[in-house]
Amino acid sequence: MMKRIGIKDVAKEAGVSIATVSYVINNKGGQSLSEETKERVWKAVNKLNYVPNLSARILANNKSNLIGVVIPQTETDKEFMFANPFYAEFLSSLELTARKRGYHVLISGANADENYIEVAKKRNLDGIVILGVYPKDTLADIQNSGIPTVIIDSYIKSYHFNTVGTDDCYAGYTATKYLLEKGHKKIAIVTGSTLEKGVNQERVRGYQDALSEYEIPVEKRYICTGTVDFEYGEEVAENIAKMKDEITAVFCTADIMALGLLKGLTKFAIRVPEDISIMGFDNTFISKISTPALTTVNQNISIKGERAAKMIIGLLEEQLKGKQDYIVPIEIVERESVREV
Amino acid sequence: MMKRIGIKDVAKEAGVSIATVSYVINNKGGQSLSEETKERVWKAVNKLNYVPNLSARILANNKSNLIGVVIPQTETDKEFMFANPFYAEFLSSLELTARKRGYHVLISGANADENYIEVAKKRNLDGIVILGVYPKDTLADIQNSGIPTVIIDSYIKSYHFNTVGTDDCYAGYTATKYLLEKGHKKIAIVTGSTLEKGVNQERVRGYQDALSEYEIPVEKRYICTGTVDFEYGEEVAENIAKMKDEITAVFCTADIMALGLLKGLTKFAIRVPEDISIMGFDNTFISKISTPALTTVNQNISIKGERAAKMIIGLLEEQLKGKQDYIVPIEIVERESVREV
DNA sequence: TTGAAAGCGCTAACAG
DNA sequence: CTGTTAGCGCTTTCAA
Repeated sequence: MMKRIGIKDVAKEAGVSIATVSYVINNKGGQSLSEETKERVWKAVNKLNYVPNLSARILANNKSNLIGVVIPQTETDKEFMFANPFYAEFLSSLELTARKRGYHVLISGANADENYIEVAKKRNLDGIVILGVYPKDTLADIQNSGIPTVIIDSYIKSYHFNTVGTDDCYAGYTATKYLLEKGHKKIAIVTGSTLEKGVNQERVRGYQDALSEYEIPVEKRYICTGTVDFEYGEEVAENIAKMKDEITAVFCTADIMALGLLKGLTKFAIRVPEDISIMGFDNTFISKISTPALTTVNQNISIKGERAAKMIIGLLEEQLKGKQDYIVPIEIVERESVREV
Repeated sequence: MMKRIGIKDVAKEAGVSIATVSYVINNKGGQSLSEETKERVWKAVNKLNYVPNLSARILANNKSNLIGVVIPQTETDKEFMFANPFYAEFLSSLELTARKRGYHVLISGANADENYIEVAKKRNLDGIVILGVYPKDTLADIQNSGIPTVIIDSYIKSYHFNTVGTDDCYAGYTATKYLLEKGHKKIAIVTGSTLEKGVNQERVRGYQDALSEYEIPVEKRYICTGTVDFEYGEEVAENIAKMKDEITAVFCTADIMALGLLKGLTKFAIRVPEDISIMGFDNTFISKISTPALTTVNQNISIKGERAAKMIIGLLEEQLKGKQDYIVPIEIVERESVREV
């Protein structure tokens, strides 16, 4: 392992000053260099296999080309919720977009007790992308840090944060309407906590809107609320089973719950979609691999990741002023879990 | 957004020199400080809300506390294979372990055409964790860089790389033996390419070993080889269906293929496990959420991530010499897809 | 068109 | 026990 070679070595090799090397490497508009010098420098760079040391660069420029992504943890000191395919897909797409534009991605689970701003400052993060919901003051801290931030899928009211998200109310409406159009009249909904303003609440609103549009009364007992996970879906099957003679379809506001329900229903010998139709939400890959495959609403997670990256980079490079928001379009993807009645 | 405060400000506030501030902050063994000074400095740190600038620290120390994780991409310029739950789970666990020890994690898809070493040098990565298989010279480059590296689940022969992995041969043996003990005699195997030395080849070897132990001849046509994905599992169902009167079980060397098979078999009205038993491999969360839930071999991905982090950090902090290898234990997890015959 | 030199914020000899 | 100071590798102003 030889000594790390630096700009100085390149300068020596090329017979120019280090300043000159820096100029040609960065090729800033302002500088004029002779073709000959440029060539000599590049030759030296390649010969020596020079790679700039970003830490030094960051120090001098106060620009890190690093984007931090904050991913929620279920509990302090637990692994973050990467297992959730949503995050994986989102991150994957974000990273690719960022890398193509010359940025790297620093991931971090968000320990409730550790404030992320510290990480952000330490690492000179240029921008931050935030997934999940956090206490108000955490967000206030982030806002105060002055680091450009985009938050994903959040309904917090703020004039300062840029956002990318889904119109969940519309999505819920669309999903429900789809079922309605397939001839379903009695439709249950299985969802997560709707206490706080958030995606679940919005999706339920959309569900209600669609029903109203069809002049179907919203039955309270058709609304099942629990935690957004497989287990709850499995558990709620019992309720659904009890109502199996009235309802013909259920809209789950997350694919993972839909899969749980699918499994739970087998215990009651209820077939999907023959006896009951199930509609999911997310279109993560698990909806493809289930049997029957899930008809679901595609929230275009990849696009979300891409837009998040582009938005943050736009914020950084184009000095865009003013709040930006982007709503990713949704669409129904038809597979096998819904039938026409 | 006020001016970023630095060590100098803290020094002024505390009425000491910047060196002193550095000493108390880093609290190195060698330095002796008076209690009073320490306290004054900390007070100033808190008052000013000082956060050290790691870029400067890295520059001075040549130590970044950053671990790079290289994740394979399916194709150049495509998103990396994060969608694969294996990576998500692994990374999640690695990140948590690293963070607890004061390291951050930089993820990067590995663009075949971009050499990762450049990223590693640029960012002064302290260590590298590599997932997936890469061309020999990529690995040679990494080795030459002198950066401590651990590679995951690789059977490349090298006296230089540290590894964490699974004893896939033993795992394949164990899985097959489990089926044998359940009374299955004719067992097919569905696996990925076994051309190169790799996990699939090893798992198949284990399968053969188990069969031999039971003095059951290995039937060539029971070995189905394809790509490790859902689609292949679905596709291979046709072959399996043809053999449905001879075989009673099939061992899939990845859960995702098992799920594909599960789905494919429904077309032929073959029930699992009533007609055919299916055994998976991986125990990623998808094996839990399928219907029927998959009996599979748990390769303890979380532990793998944790060990990878610990190994790399050990390498960094304890100057451990010599190659290290760690084999993560495996175990069968019994669920619903295998029945006794 | 190029180069000298002053930082960027921090660490670690070395001196006191 | 504490402070002075010389770097770490790079950028950029200013001068030549």
